[in-house]
Amino acid sequence: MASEGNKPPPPPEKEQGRNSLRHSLLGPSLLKAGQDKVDQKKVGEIIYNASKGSKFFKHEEKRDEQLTKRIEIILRRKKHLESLDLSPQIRKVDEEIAALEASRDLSQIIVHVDCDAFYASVEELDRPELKVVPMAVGGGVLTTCNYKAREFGVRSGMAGYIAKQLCPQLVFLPLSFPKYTAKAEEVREVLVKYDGRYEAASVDEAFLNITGYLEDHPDMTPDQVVEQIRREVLEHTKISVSAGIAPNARLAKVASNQNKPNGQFRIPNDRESVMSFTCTLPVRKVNGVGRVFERELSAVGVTTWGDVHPQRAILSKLFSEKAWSFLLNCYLGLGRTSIHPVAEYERKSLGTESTFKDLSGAGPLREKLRATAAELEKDLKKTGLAGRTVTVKVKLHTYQVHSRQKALHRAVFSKEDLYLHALPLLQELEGEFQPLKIRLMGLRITGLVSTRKGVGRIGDFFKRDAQVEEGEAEWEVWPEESLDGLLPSGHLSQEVEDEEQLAIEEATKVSLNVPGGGGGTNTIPDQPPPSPPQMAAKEEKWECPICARSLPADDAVFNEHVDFCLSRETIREVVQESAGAEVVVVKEPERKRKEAKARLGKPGSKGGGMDRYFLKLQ
DNA sequence: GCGGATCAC
DNA sequence: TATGGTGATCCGC
Repeated sequence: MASEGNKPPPPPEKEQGRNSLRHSLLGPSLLKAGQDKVDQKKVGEIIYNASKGSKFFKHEEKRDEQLTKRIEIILRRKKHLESLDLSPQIRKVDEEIAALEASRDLSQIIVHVDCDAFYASVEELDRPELKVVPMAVGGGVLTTCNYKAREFGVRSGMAGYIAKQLCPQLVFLPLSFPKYTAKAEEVREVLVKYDGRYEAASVDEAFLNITGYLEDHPDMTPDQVVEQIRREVLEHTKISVSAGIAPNARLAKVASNQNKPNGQFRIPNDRESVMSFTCTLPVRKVNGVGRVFERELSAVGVTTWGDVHPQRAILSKLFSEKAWSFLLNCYLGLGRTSIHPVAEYERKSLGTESTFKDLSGAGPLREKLRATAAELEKDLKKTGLAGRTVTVKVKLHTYQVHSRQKALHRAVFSKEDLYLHALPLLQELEGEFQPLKIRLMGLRITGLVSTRKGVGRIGDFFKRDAQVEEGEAEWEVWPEESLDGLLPSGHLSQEVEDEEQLAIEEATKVSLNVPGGGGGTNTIPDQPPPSPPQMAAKEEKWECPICARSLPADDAVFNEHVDFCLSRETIREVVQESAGAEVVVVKEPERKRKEAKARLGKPGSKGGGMDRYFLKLQ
């Protein structure tokens, strides 16, 4: 077993790279069911021809090239590792494997239930005539489609206009979420009878632990129980579901895809069955392996989980600790065996974003930011949450995505606060990408605290330090923070690295993001160290933070104008929101303004003036 | 803590 | 004419 690398080498990455973009354009659902009748070559041609030349396509090409480069680096590192004596590493890994084996739990029967083409199926219940025609739900990008549509090569995640080219008679339906959630509830009414602590993984998926149910019904096999669940769901809701039965959640999830649609598959609870299943299982079938990771693995010769073991020493050194641990767990067919209600998970962020026709110009961008802030406020109020970190996200017209975030001293939730704290971040982006022309804007808030007293673990946990005040007079801490937000915070300098040389030695460990992976530690928020006020603007003009008008760089004129704007808009809104609280606008002390001016001329963001005011709620 | 990336649904 | 929205995690600074 000590012989590594006896396998024939994988095809050169260049070969794989050539087809990878086309492969990725074909979408992630290629492996899924319903594709047997499709002439994939022809579909690929259509998609390729319909896509090429578009900005989206050009962006995909860029990303693809970038990945190809990254893979070359990985391969170089691999080559280097192959020249070393790895027998100590093999021993180390084998100990790791033994430890994992010792922890293997085959005592539970876990079921993953997955509704077939859920949204499309729900729509078909409303309009049965749609069953026999190709139909898709969603507009610009398809959310899902029925199996009839899949025969044409139409898939979820596909651009609507491309689907139309593949299948001109395709029927498009808009999304109706209330309908889907209502139907999902009906499905869950059945599931809860088999596991009172079932776990809703998404609107149309759930995990059950039926170990207890089986103990109560010793005459039934797991397969029989699941057949009964599926039958009952179908009778009760008219929705067909597929299911996987396995010793853990990871395998159950894979298994539910095996006999889709309207089928089930069991991986028995013994080690041999598990290992022989994973051995030939393509890596991509497992949750957590996406397009990128699949290509990286393929480049180093891993296409099925069985490929991990012969290369275990090299892989353990090639990948990050987390990624390697993931690989090993998948190879061994291990996964979580505890299933619990989703209510027991804590939300960590809340955000909103939207796509629109290309947008640019200070005024329109601010208008959009206001609207986005209002949208987020709505959701925050609904969930009774506020948060300490604000993130602004934009997608440029080129499809490049960028974000800027800022941790605040206290939690915020009102659209005014959101806007005021997000604006400097937007200004940063405006400075960096001139002129800022975007097709998407998003606002997200993290570091959540509950605004509802007495309920919710988050609120209880943070109560002492960070719970938002309710109706309590408080100085807004906006100005200092705004100043921080405006500056290109030190490490923005993009040093172009000589990747040729840094490549092999430096740890370019391959990364991994698996859902439900390691845990971040929650720390009680405290005051960040004070940072010196700065401004980043080199324009002769100053920009009004409220209406975005360009103003002469003159204190008196500028202040007067902003005063006017503030009294006109912000104050009115703040007053409305805080029900009678009086708002006083206070000029910032002269000293700070001088400090700020001293920093003028730094390249990057422009604008600024926002930071000259305190808002005080009384 | 920040920003970019990846992933799932 | 022209490719989504929400939330999470990981990595390397």
